[in-house]
Amino acid sequence: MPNPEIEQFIERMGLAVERLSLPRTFGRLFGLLMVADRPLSLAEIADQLQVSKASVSTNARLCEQVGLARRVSTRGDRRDFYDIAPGSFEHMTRHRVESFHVMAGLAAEGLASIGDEPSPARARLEEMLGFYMFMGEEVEALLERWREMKG
Amino acid sequence: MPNPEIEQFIERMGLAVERLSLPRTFGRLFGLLMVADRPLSLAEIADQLQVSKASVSTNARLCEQVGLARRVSTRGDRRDFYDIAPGSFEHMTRHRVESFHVMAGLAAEGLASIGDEPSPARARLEEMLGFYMFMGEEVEALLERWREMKG
DNA sequence: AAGTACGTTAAGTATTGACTGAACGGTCTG
DNA sequence: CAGACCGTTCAGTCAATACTTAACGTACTT
Repeated sequence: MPNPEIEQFIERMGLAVERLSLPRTFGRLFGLLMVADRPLSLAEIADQLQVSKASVSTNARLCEQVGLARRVSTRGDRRDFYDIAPGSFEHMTRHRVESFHVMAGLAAEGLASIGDEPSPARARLEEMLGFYMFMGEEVEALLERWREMKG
Repeated sequence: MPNPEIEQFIERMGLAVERLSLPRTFGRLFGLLMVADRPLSLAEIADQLQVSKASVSTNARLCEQVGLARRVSTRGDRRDFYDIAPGSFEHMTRHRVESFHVMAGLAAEGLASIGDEPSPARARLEEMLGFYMFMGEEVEALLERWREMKG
């Protein structure tokens, strides 16, 4: 980690990811992998990020579970290496799109729980339902378009 | 708050909003206003949500600041009433789109901090930049389309 | 088989952050 | 002017959570 600018990039990534309700170290890990030119071992990551191996272990596994990082292994080496998974951004965004569906489901639930008569509440919930269904579908279409542009 | 289904709707809204790194009470407040057929006073909100007036005051003001709720006043009444602002969902989503710009800016920052030679890191950062620029523009276009559909 | 290297798990700690209770400032009423 | 009402602010409390240290399980090496 010689370059202080890169270090700052990693820190900013940590803060950005923290706003997604994820550990800051998780974001730093992701940032570090982003600017790495080769897969990094767990020990290397712990060293560069100045955190314990336990923390790296937890966050790296989480990172892998959500499809952002990949665990790669090398012949004749017991260590785990990690790098960025292809399409990690789409994956990250796809995950966020799910919240649109959650909101749409919530709106439907709300509609079911109030009376059938026209009311401000009903109108709002209907608009909410329509909006989140629209956004959910359209953003998924966007991701599809992006994938096609790349592939 | 007679209806337990509505109560559950409010709770779910609290949890959903909490994942956006916002106070749970903030989400409950928003949910309550969603199903209210008239503007609610600060005291009413505190009573229905079973939280202190101080908490409602803080969260309601925050809710107003980010454009989700509106403070409405009534002639001859000193109290503050709140209801849902028109276009609150668009506004909420627009705010989330800003994170795309943040990520795009971060990618640009990262590119500036690494060498100019082709490398895996550079390729990833370029893809990141392209992706978030694409998403930022297109999602904004989606919001525009929605607005036109409504207006 | 003992020793070593690696990753995971568990208990303990520290920090962050949201809520409560209480005090305050301001405005209207009697 | 005294008293009540309303909203805000501040200090203190409490809970959630992410990190560290330490112990463990496993597999490879000599």
